[in-house]
Amino acid sequence: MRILQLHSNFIEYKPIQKEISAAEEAEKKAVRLEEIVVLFTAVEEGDNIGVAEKAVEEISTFLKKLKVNRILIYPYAHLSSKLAKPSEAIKIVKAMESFAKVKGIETFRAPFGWNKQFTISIKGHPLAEQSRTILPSEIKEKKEEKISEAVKAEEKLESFWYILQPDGKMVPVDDFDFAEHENLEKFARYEISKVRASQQMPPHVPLMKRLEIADYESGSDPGNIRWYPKGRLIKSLLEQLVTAKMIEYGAMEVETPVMYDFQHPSLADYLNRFPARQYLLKSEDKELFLRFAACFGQFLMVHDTQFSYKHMPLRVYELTRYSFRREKSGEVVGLRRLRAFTMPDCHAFCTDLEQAKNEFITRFKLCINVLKEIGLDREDYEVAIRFTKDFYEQNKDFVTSLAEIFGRPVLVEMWVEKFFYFILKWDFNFVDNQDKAAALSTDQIDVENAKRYDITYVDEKGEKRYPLILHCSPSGAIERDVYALLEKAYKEQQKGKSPMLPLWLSPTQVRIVPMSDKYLAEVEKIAEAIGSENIRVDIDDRTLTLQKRIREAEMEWIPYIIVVGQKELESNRLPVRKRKSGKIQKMTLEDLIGEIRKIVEGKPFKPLPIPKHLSQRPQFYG
RNA sequence: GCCUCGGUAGCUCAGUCUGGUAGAGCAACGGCCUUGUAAGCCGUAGGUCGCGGGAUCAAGGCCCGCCCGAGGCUCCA
Repeated sequence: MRILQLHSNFIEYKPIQKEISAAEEAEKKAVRLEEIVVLFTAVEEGDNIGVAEKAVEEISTFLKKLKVNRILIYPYAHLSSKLAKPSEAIKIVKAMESFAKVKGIETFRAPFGWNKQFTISIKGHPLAEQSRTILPSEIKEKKEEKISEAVKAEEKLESFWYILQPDGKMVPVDDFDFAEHENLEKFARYEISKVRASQQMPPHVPLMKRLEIADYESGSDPGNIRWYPKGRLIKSLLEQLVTAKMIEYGAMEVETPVMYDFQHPSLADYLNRFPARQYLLKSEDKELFLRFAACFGQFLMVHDTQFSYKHMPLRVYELTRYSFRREKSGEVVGLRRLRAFTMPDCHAFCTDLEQAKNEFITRFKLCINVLKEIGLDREDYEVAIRFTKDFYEQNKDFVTSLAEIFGRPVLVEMWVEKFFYFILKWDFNFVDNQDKAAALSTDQIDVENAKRYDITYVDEKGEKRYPLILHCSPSGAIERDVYALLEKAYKEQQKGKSPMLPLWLSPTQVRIVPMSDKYLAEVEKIAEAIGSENIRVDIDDRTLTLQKRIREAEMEWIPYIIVVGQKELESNRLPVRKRKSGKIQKMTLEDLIGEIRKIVEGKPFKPLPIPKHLSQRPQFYG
């Protein structure tokens, strides 16, 4: 930072015209200030808040010598040839202003980004004219991080916690009897006191590796995951299911860019209201960030969209592959918390609070259904509802109706003030084997962003109005759904049951094990018959013992295993080893196909993405 | 991000304390076995001991820095 510091009798300046698009708003009016120290200031590349503070510190010492306590911060680019970006410079200039005010200095500031004309009269004493250069200190620069205002605000956030019962009674968490709500207690403790018992690795991590679903990729950044064919299949099916449900609900699927310009005015402002850390990207002279949700793209799109109350609620949906959040390294674990993840994100633009509330209920039910279809029942997760005190007091019945629909007590977090851009949100939380909670589905009522992005609709009277925006992820991150399914399977195993994935997600649904290669040709025909019914079937044609092949099929969590030998070919009845019951049941081929078709009815299907014959199959892990 | 622990064959791990020739099981590959519902037998091959630097005659082991993972702290819109 370079400052030309002039002790003046007076300065008179007048903004003439905006020089850059990022310029501040200002009146084209002459300003005259007397007996003042004028600071012509150029913010240079690499300057940060620390520099602003240091500058004010130095100036303040100097002001005392001069016995003056008035300054004018006058943005003046011509002092440096390596200027900071305007958006950065304006922040630092503003920071200087507030630091100075805090120090009790009477502070004025000329608008940033304007051509200004000025007249100045400088005192003649030896200290009247000074030039100073302030550089960022090395250590501070390294530690300095782009943390949004929301992240900082959150640190100061004060919450009050309750349990809301389906009958509408709200009990402070400490007074609630958790006897029959063990998971809710774990979730509440996790949210509030952050106590956790676990000493073990998250069980889904060895599982995701051993089942050849996914693995860490050390060649990338932490939290960027590698998906093997079976994992890709599972993830892809989940993506298809969620998308199908959203289209059925009436959402319009779109696709938007993964990276955005840091300088864009709406975006920069929004970044500061969203508590997430970003990946930054430099491309030529542009600074970009990777999206952490679909909000940006959808809002920019809807900003340019013509719509009226007749089209509302207007529902826009995108499956973001990926969304990026640079979570703190200590937080990134397995598939629970990633830095790059696939998130379905659906916004509904609503005319007023009444419509928003109706839509909110529709989506609440929709999300319960989406999780159920995925394989997560109501018993598998806990609900949190979070709101401002004002909202609750004006909408008690509405809030209660959510708990009523869910049918079990829910955790409530109440804020005295609005810290975020929303007034109400809920989230469904999976409690895992380490007693840690992870949010899946969520929805919120946003009261700020329509204005920020200048999104308007036309009402009955033909007037432009700002809609309310609902932000919903119907399933939460897809990776997190896989995490929840694996953790759920592990829980089942702890209870003595055979762990498994839902049938529609099992990579191999039916495995046929021929007694020996004599029966291969016949087995191919059976596999053909099953496969033609959109059932994923494979054949263990390896020359291993039968027992070994059964064991491996069981370890792969295959739902149906059929051994075929002489007897089967003669009898026409297949001994089907069912994982779910743990029993071998004799069935005809038609019965087996019928049973599977019934269980997976209405679910997406994709063929097996690996060789049908196990002898042809590579091993990705272990 | 901080503290603690860990990283040795594709996988799971021993060896590190006390420096002195790189180990096992599983998997892979070759062969035998042609099997009746959760591990058949024999053999072969497989290693920059996470990466970089240092002290030492000598480092997987000791010291320093970094990367990756786990637990805790913090955080989780």
